[in-house]
Amino acid sequence: MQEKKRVALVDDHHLVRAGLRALVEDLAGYDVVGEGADGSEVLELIDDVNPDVLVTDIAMKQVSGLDILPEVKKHHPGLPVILLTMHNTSDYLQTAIERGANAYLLKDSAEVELELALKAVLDGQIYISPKLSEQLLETLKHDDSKEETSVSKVLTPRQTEILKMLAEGKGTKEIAYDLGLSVKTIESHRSQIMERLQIRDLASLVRFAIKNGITDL
Amino acid sequence: MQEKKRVALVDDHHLVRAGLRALVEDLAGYDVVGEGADGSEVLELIDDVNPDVLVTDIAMKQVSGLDILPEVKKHHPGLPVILLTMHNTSDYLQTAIERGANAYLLKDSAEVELELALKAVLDGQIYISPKLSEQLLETLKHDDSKEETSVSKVLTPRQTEILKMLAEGKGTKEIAYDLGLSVKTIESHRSQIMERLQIRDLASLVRFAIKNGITDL
DNA sequence: TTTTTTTATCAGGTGAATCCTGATTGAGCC
DNA sequence: GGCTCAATCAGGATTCACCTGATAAAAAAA
Repeated sequence: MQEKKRVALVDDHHLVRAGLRALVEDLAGYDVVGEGADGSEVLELIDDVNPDVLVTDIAMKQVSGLDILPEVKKHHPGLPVILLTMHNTSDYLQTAIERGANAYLLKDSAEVELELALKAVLDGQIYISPKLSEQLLETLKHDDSKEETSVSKVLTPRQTEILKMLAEGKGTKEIAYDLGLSVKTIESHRSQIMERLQIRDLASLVRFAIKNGITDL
Repeated sequence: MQEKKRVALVDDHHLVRAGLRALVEDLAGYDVVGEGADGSEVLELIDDVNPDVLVTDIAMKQVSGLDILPEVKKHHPGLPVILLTMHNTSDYLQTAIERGANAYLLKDSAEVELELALKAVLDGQIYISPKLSEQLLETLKHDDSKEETSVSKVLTPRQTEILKMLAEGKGTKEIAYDLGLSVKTIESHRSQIMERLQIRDLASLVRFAIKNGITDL
């Protein structure tokens, strides 16, 4: 008989976690070898139990599943990660995929979906809840058109770069130093940016940058 | 052998429900005889499967567990109801008890708590998560109403007011005029604000204000 | 009640940032 | 070859932010 696959579970609700554990262990070919209650314990957990796949909730009180995803992938690039989400939105789906998630499941998916997801990621594939993949396509469409219009169409690459730095709190002097340019050049760009965006104050500039995903909150 | 107790489960997240089912069926003496995805199906479900105990989530999209509780109790006064909640607050606890709930569990309770709760309610007792009962007492003790955590604790009302204006893009001069104060006063407040928040640049100040709901995006 | 701390107000001076008005270079386009 | 635009920079005027104070009133502590 084939060796059972080792599954690690992370969810901050103990009861939910125990439920998932019972569920997984009822499947043929899987063993739950470790559990965690928070994103902060995940790396340790992985080192401890050496799982074949990690199943983690996204919304957790301390450190979310999304937050630790890059860390996990950094230390264990080959370890498949299945993300679970409460919400029926693809808000974090794109981020999740970018960060290397191998599956993205709704918590109200059918059990069979969990099994499919496990199978898929262990085969090196990516599994996404059908309900969500539809939404993802919509989002991508939307985003494309949005990106074209709001930022890239209006600002040059250099300006976008400098806007980002400004919104991150850097001063013209610091930016000049970072880019190896004159302060005057940065001031010029800054003025150009504000002119084009019809913005007169830094605060609005910061808000613009956040809204348009140039920097995050 | 004693007859197994019949359990009905209601939770709108299929995977969670399936997990709970697996969990309950791993316990000795219990069978899950029915499941529902929403509060609106509960009465029908009870009539169909005639359970000995009902386990239901509180937060559900359509009809919450709290909402159907009175209906259930009206038609089946003797049927014990165990409520599950995501949140670690006793917000609805009082309401739940008033409406006749027999147990109130956190979803991150230990498995053993579920078993204890099942046993308790079938014995005609009431079970409440220890974590919650503590909180309930606390809440009743000093009902200091609101959370004065993030902003109000750190900044004075005046400072908060000025922070808001700064984050909205107003300059010190404009704020001074609006408030009928000296520019120097505003500058002083501004410095104080930054000192207290350990922030050195306007951009971070704007982000702080947005994060803390002082101004919006 | 008296003392201390906090809040709210303001000033002067210095240095830094911003604004305005320019200029130059190179790339791409008709 | 002109034309536009992106990217780079300067000088000078102005404004702004920051530092070091100060004072009075309110609130909290003693």
